[in-house]
Amino acid sequence: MSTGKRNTRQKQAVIDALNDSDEFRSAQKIHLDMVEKGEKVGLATVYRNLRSLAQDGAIDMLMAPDGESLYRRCDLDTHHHHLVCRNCLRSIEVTGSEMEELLHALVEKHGFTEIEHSLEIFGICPQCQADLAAKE
Amino acid sequence: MSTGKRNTRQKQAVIDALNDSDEFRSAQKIHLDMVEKGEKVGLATVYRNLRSLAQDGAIDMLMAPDGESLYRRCDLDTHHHHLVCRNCLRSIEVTGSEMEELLHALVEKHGFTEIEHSLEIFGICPQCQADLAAKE
DNA sequence: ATATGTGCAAATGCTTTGCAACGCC
DNA sequence: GGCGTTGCAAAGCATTTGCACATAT
Repeated sequence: MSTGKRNTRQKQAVIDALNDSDEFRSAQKIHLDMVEKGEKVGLATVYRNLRSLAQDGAIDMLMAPDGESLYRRCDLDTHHHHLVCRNCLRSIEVTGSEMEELLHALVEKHGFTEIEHSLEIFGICPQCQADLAAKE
Repeated sequence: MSTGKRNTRQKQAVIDALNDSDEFRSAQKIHLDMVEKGEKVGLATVYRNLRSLAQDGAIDMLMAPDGESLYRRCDLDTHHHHLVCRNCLRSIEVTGSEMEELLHALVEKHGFTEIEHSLEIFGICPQCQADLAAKE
């Protein structure tokens, strides 16, 4: 009863896989994890289910800097910096520090709809800094 | 003297093309605009130059929801919502409203490096809402 | 029974790369 | 002249799609 109309083994397996981890993972990684867990699911099916789950807002999805889509269970809204029209790509600059509070008012003021905010910070965590340094 | 070591006609053409607009554009769109303007440049060259310019921080680059890279002249830093390691994809949640001011402190606290923040809001602008409605 | 979901493989679309030709410095 | 840069076409990747088959309800 989450996304599609029917409950299939594959769909449940995708949901289960999402519940197996708190981290953002790519569709490919999730599929790989499922296969390694013994699930028999097609990659396309994983893509299709993740897509519809994300569309339903049932799971979080964000875009990695390299353009890969990453998925994770749960959902929380956020914000961004540029106000960009998804259709024409024209953008309106958002100043900065007052953004959090003004986000809603701003969006309303500009009359944008179908807002999609996602604020992520990408960087290298301490653990990886060490790991990467060790490999040098 | 911006990115590479040599000043070529093509490299300058890409920079000029970027200065022709304030909007975020995909590499393909920028290349198309250049060709229509009469420039003779290969698509790969446009990709290569945009890439290195972005890497040098000479231009802004952001990822569209569909995974396309968008470029624009100038640069301004911003922020996000999830603190995600670019290497292992592990993430740390950022609460929300106090983010702006706490971003710097937070990043420092978690010891992340090579931070890349980009906060954009995607939606449909009023103009496009009208256009799209008219097409129905 | 029948519409929906799945699997596979082919197709897409953006981006990168190999390599020879080219042209700054 | 030498090395960075370009062009073109081929390769790469993540993701989507067409279509026949399987299956929830």
